[in-house]
Amino acid sequence: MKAGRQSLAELLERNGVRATRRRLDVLEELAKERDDVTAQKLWGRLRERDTGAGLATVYRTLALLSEKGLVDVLSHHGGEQCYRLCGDEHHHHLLCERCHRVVEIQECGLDDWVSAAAKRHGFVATDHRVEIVGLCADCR
Amino acid sequence: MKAGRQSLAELLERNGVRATRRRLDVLEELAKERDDVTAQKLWGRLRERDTGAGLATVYRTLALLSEKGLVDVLSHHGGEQCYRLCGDEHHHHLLCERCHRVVEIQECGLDDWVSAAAKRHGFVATDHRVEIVGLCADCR
DNA sequence: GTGACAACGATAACGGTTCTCAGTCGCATC
DNA sequence: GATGCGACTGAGAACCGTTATCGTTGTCAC
Repeated sequence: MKAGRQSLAELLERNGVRATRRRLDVLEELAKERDDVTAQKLWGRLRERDTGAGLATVYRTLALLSEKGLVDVLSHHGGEQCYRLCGDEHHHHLLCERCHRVVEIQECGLDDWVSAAAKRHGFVATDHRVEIVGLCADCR
Repeated sequence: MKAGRQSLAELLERNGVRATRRRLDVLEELAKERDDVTAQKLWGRLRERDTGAGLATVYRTLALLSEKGLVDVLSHHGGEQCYRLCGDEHHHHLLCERCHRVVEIQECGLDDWVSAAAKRHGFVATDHRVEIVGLCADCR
């Protein structure tokens, strides 16, 4: 998880994004977060570190990263969006209702269930999202 | 689906909510919607009908109804919340990416999968949400 | 070094939602 | 029906997360 600045830069380049200093700052800060963060919080952290990153840049960078599929955007706080660095394969989320910890579930295996459920209502499924809410090992 | 005002009033009372004129207006308008609506749109409809409902009341009523589990709150439009009158049993949503139609899936049957997935990461699942995105019969 | 263009920071603008407060309604009681 | 009281409501201001604007700065090819 302690991805060096170099490898983060490569990650960006690989996705056709210019690896500027600001983008690396944002990405690096994001990589430090175990859970999801709001744009505002992330900006706060960057200010603490005396990174002169502007709020607009944080939003721009997050939008760019999510467009490239490098970050997940979750909106369970009602209105406020949360961002999280994620793997780029299909996955779901497990989230702790007490401490708000977020864990990725890589194994899906729901494709059959999904397409069957969709078919039953005349739909053709193209994607699906699953969110499991519960208590993590530390909180239960 | 054409629930009469009387039965809507009973629905409210049954949930410990006073059935005022305004709340019935909102609920009635919500019952007419096939899909999910934003609070703003709903307010617009109510104004067209010359119902003098204020925007604040629409928000208050929607918050109340969602708290009582009578409406689902979906937030897939990024920031803007969508409301939808729903059955009060556990269910999931199927949504059309073209026309934004929303259909409830009553049959879940994922409980085993959910608790297994949660257990694998040390979690205990208390709830889960599934959203299937695809194309409905009319759009595909 | 120079030019072209992408990225950036500060801040204003925007838009959905919530708060405030004075007025009104619903209902129990007489 | 009149009265009283607390819950509810409407109008609009305030709030706050996000996006747009614009002048400046950084990046890269030449």
